[in-house]
Amino acid sequence: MKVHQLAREFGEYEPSLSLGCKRLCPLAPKLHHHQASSSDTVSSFDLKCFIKPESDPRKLGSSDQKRDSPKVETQPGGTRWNPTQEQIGILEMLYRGGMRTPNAQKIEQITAHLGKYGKIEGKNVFYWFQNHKARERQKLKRSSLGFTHSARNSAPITTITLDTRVEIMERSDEDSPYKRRCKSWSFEYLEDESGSPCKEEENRTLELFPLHPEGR
Amino acid sequence: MKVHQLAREFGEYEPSLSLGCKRLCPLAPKLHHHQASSSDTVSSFDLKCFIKPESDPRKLGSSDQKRDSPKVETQPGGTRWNPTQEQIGILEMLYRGGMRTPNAQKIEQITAHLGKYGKIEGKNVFYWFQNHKARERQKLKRSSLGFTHSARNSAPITTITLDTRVEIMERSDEDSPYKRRCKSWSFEYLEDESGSPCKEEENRTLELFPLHPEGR
DNA sequence: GCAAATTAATGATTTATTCAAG
DNA sequence: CTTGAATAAATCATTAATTTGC
Repeated sequence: MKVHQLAREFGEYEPSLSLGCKRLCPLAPKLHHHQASSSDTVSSFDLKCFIKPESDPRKLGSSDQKRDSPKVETQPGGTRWNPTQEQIGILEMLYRGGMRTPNAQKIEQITAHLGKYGKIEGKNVFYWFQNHKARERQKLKRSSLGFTHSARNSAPITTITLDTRVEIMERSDEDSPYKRRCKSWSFEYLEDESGSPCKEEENRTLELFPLHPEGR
Repeated sequence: MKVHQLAREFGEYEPSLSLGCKRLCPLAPKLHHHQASSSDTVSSFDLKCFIKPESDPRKLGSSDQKRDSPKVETQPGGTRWNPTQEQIGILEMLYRGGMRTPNAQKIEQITAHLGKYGKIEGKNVFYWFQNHKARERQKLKRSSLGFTHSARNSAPITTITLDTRVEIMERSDEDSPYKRRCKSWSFEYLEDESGSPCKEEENRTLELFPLHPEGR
């Protein structure tokens, strides 16, 4: 086992232990057709897709040797996304329309649309929903403190109808500290690294969000 | 603002889903390897890269046509990553070597290497570190309950020297409830949706991990 | 000896917190 | 102070172990 090599490639973290785990399963390496993938080159991407290390060129003289990367960078003038009114407006509409945790496809679409109004990336959309949801909840909670009684039973069920089709209840989300929602996501890794990536998807079966918090 | 159109395009949240949580009866046969390997390719990419909605190929009557695969398919099971001994071994080494939250570049590298020992994706590596770190901490905490006194001040600074080059302190991570570490991640959204997928990245300047938490 | 039933591990997501740019 | 970004804690949900009845 080329641990050294491995570690060396990873730069730091030089392990060298004998990874002597308890050899429980006599499993022979199941590498089927698998190892053939472009192992060395960083052609794979997954996880949070395109996550990329923060440059943060400022402080910290990075000991990394890859400093040369010219500019490209995240051209948005500054470092963080600065949403425009249109973008916020659309996002809020979507939120009020019931959207909470859009999946990659949706994020892509949204990003594409919002891109017309200003620079934006998928992560911004993702974070926006995350934060907006969390902060709406906070707000709700805070305001409920000075409102000790009911407001529970017949909480405000804001029914919004968009396009004569969508109806969502605003409440029931902020109420329960922990929402029980079925999982609706799952990552998918594009195995093919040659050329045909991003083919086509077939989403389906997501839930919008728990209509009945189910007690608790 | 064209909410309708927008919503329509996004396939908006129809109030129908509810597809109750999977975890129904314990009787559900385990038919492994259902692996929606068919066409679940994703087209979008960003955020959590390759996230894709769960298709839940299981039940749904016998409408499933993929049942034919008599065996193996994607060897390790089906839906979730099932690490091999080698993979775990290497990951543990890296962990013990001090790695905690590898950045995208590192994850890519690690994934590529571990891919030689079995199917694996970047997200698996990412999650592994997340979970491992969290659970090590848990363990630490639990064990410390029956160990009320010190063990704080001069906590065990396990210095590991690997390959005569790396020296890491095991502690300092489990100690502080919240570690203040520089951000090291950032999503990058692949705007291109036509063909050129995962082109190439230009990572740089990452930190491996906070040697000095910088006193918060 | 199996295979269903149960339990233990742990992979995968979601939610809560925290940090810091503007 | 607002809020984008990031991390950690809490949870959910599978998969493998292990147990149990035949």
